[in-house]
Amino acid sequence: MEQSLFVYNTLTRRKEQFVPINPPFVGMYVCGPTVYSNAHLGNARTYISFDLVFRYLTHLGYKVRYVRNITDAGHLEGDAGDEGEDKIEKKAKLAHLEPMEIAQKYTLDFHDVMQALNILPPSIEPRATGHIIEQIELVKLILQNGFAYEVNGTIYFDVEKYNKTQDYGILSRRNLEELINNTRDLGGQDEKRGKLDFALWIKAKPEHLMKWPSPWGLGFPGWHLECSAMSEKYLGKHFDIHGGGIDLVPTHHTNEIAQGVAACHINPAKYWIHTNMLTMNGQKMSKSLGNSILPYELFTGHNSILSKGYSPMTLRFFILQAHYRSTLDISNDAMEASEKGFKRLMNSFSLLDDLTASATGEADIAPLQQRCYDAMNDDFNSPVLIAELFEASRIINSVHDGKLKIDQSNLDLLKQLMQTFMLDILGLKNEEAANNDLPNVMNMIVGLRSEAKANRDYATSDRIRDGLQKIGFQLKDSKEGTTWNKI
RNA sequence: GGUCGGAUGGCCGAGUGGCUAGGCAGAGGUCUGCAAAACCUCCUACAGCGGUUCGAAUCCGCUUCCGACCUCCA
Repeated sequence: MEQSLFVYNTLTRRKEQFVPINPPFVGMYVCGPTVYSNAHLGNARTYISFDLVFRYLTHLGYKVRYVRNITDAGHLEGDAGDEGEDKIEKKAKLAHLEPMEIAQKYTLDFHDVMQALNILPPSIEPRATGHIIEQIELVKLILQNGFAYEVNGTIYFDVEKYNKTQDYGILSRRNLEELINNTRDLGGQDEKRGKLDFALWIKAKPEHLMKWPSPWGLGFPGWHLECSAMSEKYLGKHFDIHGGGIDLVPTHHTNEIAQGVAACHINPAKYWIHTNMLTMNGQKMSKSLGNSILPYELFTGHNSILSKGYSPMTLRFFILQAHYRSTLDISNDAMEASEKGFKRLMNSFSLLDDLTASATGEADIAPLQQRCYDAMNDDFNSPVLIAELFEASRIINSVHDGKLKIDQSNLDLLKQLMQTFMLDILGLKNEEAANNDLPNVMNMIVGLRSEAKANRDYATSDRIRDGLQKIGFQLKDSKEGTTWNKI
C-alpha cells in the first residue's frame, strides 16, 4: 500500500513529506544515553517515540538502518572546557570502579529497560570509546578546514569563525549575537577565544583515567563529537533522520551540525526529529532536578509520587497516547486512566480469535484502516491512531456480543488491522503470562460454577466468583457461557 | 533578563477557519438470578479581553499564568 508520510522537521519547523535520500533505504541516527546512571522515565519516552518511528518506517517497507549510540566517554560535567570532568569518570572515582565498569553497569540497565518496554534494538549500537580513532580523524579534518584551533593540547571549535560563512543557529533559530549576549560567564574558559566555542578534544590531566593518545597529546573527545563520528561512519555524511530529545536542539545538535558542515560541508541529516519532554507536576523530569522516576520504580510502585505500580506496557501505552512533540505530564490519575484503557483494548483484542463471521455484515473495516494510516502518516500521530483502535475495539465487542454482524473478509481485515497497528507499529503486547496450565484449571473451576448455577445454588456460584475476584480473576457471564480474565 | 513554546470539558489528551477525536471518571439505559463486563445514550470544553471573517478552539494583537532553553540533560 502506498502511503504518503509527513514528518515534522525541526530544521524547517514544518511538516514535510518524507522522501528518503536513497530509497528504499533509510538511515536514522538517534542520540542514545550517556551511561553514567540509570535511565529514567523521560529517557524512556524518547526511545519509545523513536521505536514508533522505526517500526512504522519498517512497516512501510523501508530498509531502515537505525543507529543509536551509547556515550561512554567524553561527556563533560558542566561546560567548563578543560576544567570539566568526565561524567563516567567522576562516578567511577566515587565508587572505586573502573570507568568501563560504570559504563557496563548502566548499559545493561538501559538494555533491560528497553527490553521491558518492548523497544526494538537498533541495527547498530556503537560506543564512543570504540570510535576514538574516528573522532580524532574528524578533529583533524575540522582543524584542516580551519574551523578549530589548539590551545595547550585542547582543540576548540571556532563558532564565530564558522558563523561567518555558515548559520550556526540554523536549528535553534537563534542568532549568534543573541547567543553571545545571553551566555553566562563561566570560570575556567580563559583558553577559549569565543564564549560559544566548544571542545572537540580535551587534554587529559595526569589523574584522568580515560584518555587516549592523539596528535595533541593524551586526551579524550568532547561531547558532540562522538555522534558526528559514528553517524558518519555508519550512515554517511548525509543521511535521512537524526533524532533525539528536544533539549538537545540548542547545544548538542547545533554543534553536531556545525561539526558536520565544518568537516564534510554538509548538514548531516535531512530531517531532524525531536521528542518533547515528560513532565511531572508540570516540570521537566530530569536527573538534575531530582524529580525523575526510574522505570523499575514505576513498575514496582516503589516511588514517592505514584500510589501503585504500573506495568511496562501501561507506560508504553500512556506515552503513545500523547503525540511525541507535546509535553506529557505523568500523574496517578493519568496512569490509572491509561491502565484501564489499555486493558480494555487488550481485552477486545483477545476476543478477536473467537469471533465468527456472518454471510453478510454491517461492519466496514477498510475506511477505519485508512484512518489508521492517515493518523500515522500525519507525523506519527499515535494518539489519533489509538482513538481509531478503540473504534475497532468497539466493533469487536459488538460482534462478540452478537449486536453487530461482520462478514469474513471484513473480519480478516479487522484482525490484520489490530495485529499491524497495535502489535507491530505501536509495539504493544499482551502482558498476561502465558501459562498453559492456568486455562485448564480455570475452565474446570468455571465449569463447577456453571453447574452450581444450573442447580440454582447461587451461594456456591457467588462464592467461587467472589473468591476468584479476590485473587485477581474476573468472571463474565453471557448467553454463550462464562469467560474470565485476569484483573 | 533574553529566545522559544504552551494554556482544551472533573482528569489525561487529539484537533490550525465551518463537519465540534479518544481514554478515564460521572449519570441514565439494555443485558443479567445478582454482580461484573460489554453495548447504547448523556455530560459538548477550548485562559481573559479586543480584532479579522458570513463563520475562530483554530488567524492577528494585548493581558495573565505555566514551561523549555540560555549550565549537564532524552
